[in-house]
Amino acid sequence: MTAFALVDCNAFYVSCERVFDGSLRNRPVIVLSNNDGCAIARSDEAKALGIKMGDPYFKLRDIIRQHDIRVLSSNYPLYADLSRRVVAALRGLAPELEVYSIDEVFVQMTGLDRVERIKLGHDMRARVLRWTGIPTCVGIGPTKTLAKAANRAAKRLPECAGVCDLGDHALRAHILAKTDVADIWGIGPRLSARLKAIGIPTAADLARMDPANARQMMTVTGERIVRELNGIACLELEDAPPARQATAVTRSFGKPVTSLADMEAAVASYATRAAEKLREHGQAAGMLQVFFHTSPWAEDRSAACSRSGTHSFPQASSDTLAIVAAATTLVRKLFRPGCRFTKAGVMMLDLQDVGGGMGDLFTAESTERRARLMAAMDGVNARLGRGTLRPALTTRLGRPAPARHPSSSQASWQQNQVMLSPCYTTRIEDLPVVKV
DNA sequence: TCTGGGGTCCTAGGACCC
DNA sequence: TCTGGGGTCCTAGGACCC
Repeated sequence: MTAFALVDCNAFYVSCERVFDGSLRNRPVIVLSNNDGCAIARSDEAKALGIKMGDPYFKLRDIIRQHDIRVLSSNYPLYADLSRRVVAALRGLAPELEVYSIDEVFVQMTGLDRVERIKLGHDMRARVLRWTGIPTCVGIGPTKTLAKAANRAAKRLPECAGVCDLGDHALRAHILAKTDVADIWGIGPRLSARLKAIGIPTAADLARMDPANARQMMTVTGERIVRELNGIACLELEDAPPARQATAVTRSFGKPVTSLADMEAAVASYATRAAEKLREHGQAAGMLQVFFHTSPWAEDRSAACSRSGTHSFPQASSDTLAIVAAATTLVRKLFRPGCRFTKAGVMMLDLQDVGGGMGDLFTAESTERRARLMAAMDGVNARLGRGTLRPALTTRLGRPAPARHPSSSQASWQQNQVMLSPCYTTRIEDLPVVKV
């Protein structure tokens, strides 16, 4: 019989901020998405006030003032660093694990009996809390889908003390009967609405669905969910994550972009970051896609504009200069004056591993020189901060473009991050100071 | 006025081939 | 008048995840 545990950090981003700022404890706190757009992490106190995942910030202004809610911009370098520390804390207790997301880890528990599983669950919670200050809950079940459901129960039921094991059939039936079908892993808003319409409102009802019907309605992924809810494992622990198939850098603008020059500058900066990400993963891209569009929320749909285009590289590339050149060429081709663009992105597709480095015979020398240039750029930027060295934009004549922004950090398209906390663990000047 | 970013998988349908 | 069948590849779109 298989068994999996899911260790999930409680309100992860809020918990990360609380580790370093004690004034955030025991009070409502929310963390906003990029561009300070909407709430993506809420403390228990904020959840109790009715703030939902994804609520737009501008609609929360009143409730924030009324209840003195603390609001923070998201600080990904901090969260990524604490996430690594959480995994390191778990690894000693549970060597077979899968890092599923920034705040979730699946752990292999096959072979342990119920008492051993629950003890390991409590040990993992205690160690992560002691080593990192991050509170977690542990859900355990014979399949990943049931471990997910168990985790949800562990978070909600005080009698679980943070650990819930759904190996027991009676307990499982009881919990699933009380679980909304929309709260099952893999059932989103669309599918849950359709399921409820045909008389399947709870997870227990979904578990009783005929797998063939589930497949017809929800493709093979739906059939898998039904089987997993019945304790038949269809998903394995993926301890070695497969190579990425695509990587993207996309951003909403701080203010709408209406000029070609601003769009070029924004897309060039995303392309620069995308190329860095490729090199970090030892990959090169065969194709690049650039897109930008106006606000999907605007009332006047006649002003809507969405543009995208692709460029194929003759040889897969992770070269910043080549990628920025291709991206800005696409921008010039796709741009439409008169539109208020609110978001743009660069996607790297058709990715290939370049670890072995199979250079083509005739360009080997120049690609080798380019690779050394990229390595030097990455080294400087790692030491002195992202964006210290970046390509200058050129005009169509190939000359450097005149500087338009006195300081690039002032560009209007750049994102709002008004309430950013310090990078306590990843920037030397942001280290907390202890006074004794 | 103001609504994130970065991924995955699955399927249908069209283009193309022999 | 009557005009096949089966395979692959690619893309777009839809759904989901955190």
